[in-house]
Amino acid sequence: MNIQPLLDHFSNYRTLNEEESNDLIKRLKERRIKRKQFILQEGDVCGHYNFVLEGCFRMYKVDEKGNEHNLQFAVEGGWIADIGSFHSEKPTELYIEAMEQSVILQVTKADLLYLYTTHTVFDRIFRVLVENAFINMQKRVLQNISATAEERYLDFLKSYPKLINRITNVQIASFIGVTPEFLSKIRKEIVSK
Amino acid sequence: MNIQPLLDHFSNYRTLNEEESNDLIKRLKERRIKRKQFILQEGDVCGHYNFVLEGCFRMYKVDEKGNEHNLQFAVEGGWIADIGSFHSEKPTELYIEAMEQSVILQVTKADLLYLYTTHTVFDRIFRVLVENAFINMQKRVLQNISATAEERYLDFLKSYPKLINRITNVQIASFIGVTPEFLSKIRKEIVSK
DNA sequence: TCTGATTCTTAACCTAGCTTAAGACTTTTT
DNA sequence: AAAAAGTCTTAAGCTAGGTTAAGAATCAGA
Repeated sequence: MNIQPLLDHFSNYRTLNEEESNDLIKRLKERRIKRKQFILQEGDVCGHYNFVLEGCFRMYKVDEKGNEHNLQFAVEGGWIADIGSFHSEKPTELYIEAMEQSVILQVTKADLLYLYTTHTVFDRIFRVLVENAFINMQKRVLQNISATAEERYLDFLKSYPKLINRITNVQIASFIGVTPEFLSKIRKEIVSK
Repeated sequence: MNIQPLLDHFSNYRTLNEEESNDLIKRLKERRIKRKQFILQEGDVCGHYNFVLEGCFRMYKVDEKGNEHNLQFAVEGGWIADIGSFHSEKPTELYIEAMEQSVILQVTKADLLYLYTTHTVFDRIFRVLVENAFINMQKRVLQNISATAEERYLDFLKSYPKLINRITNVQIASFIGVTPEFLSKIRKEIVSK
């Protein structure tokens, strides 16, 4: 099991001592996920935090009309989970789907709570991780209520440069909240400027 | 200084022992804020987390056209701050304004970091607080990209029943991302149903 | 208690972004 | 290697929501 990327990721916040990292390793499970496979589907309770070692995921909602709305992407070094469902243990409305052949490290709620309680360093690390996720989400809300679709698209290109060659425009459109047809129009206008 | 509401608030997550709460109290500052007074303005670095003892605040952005966009409200028992600016120490784009005569407890970044480091219980409490804030913000993003203005308005009424008689429709419109004129139209349609 | 400011509503007109449809192209699956 | 599925684009017509303006009602401050 390749845990080094996760230790490196944590070391951005706090370096783990041997006991902490051994205890962490014991509670992680590596899983290989095929393209188009789901690690969470509507109605499930989200049972794991997932750390991406390889590959690419999206988390989305399907509305009553059957339209998909992308909430989050995750690639190598990122986390993905429905934190709401994970903590409330209520069924999720969301899907998490692998967009590429992927490898993840999973930790269950019981194990995560054990880690929080046993080693306070994990409270610290996850406090900071969630703070950063919150700051991003807040910025996105602000943008959704104040910026045009073109501005949202340009900001997406700037914010996620590594994703652009890895996902389709359909996925980007769904993330910024427009139809693929309208995104196509936006892209045409940008080029002609 | 009336610190009891804050201790009660924390006790939802973890009860503080005497040393922890004494150390906390020493680092809090009570402030009285007049209606229409700002505790944060564009260009400032957000230097405090603010806990509301009495009154009501809104945090908003002003766009290039001069339109205001409400990101968050806070009443008794709630927190308000630009967490992004607070942590990065970069100038904020946001304003935090008292909508009523208010009383808050403030903690500076240096004091909060001291508390995190000295008493790990604060890492725990704020991890959970920020998790909950993140879950709300994520729900709001989802709604912005998938729901109509009417759905957003009805959800606002359901989610913030205590705010409705305390703030104007102008403020609600700005929060859900529509003009006051259009909100007025929505309200008319709802009544006629 | 008065006055100016803000709120709420209505209405006419405007526009950003959606819908439907269709064709060319690329990618995936078999 | 062929078939099927998905992607990207264009275009015509439509609709949710914005803009401007104006009047009545309410509220806040002096």
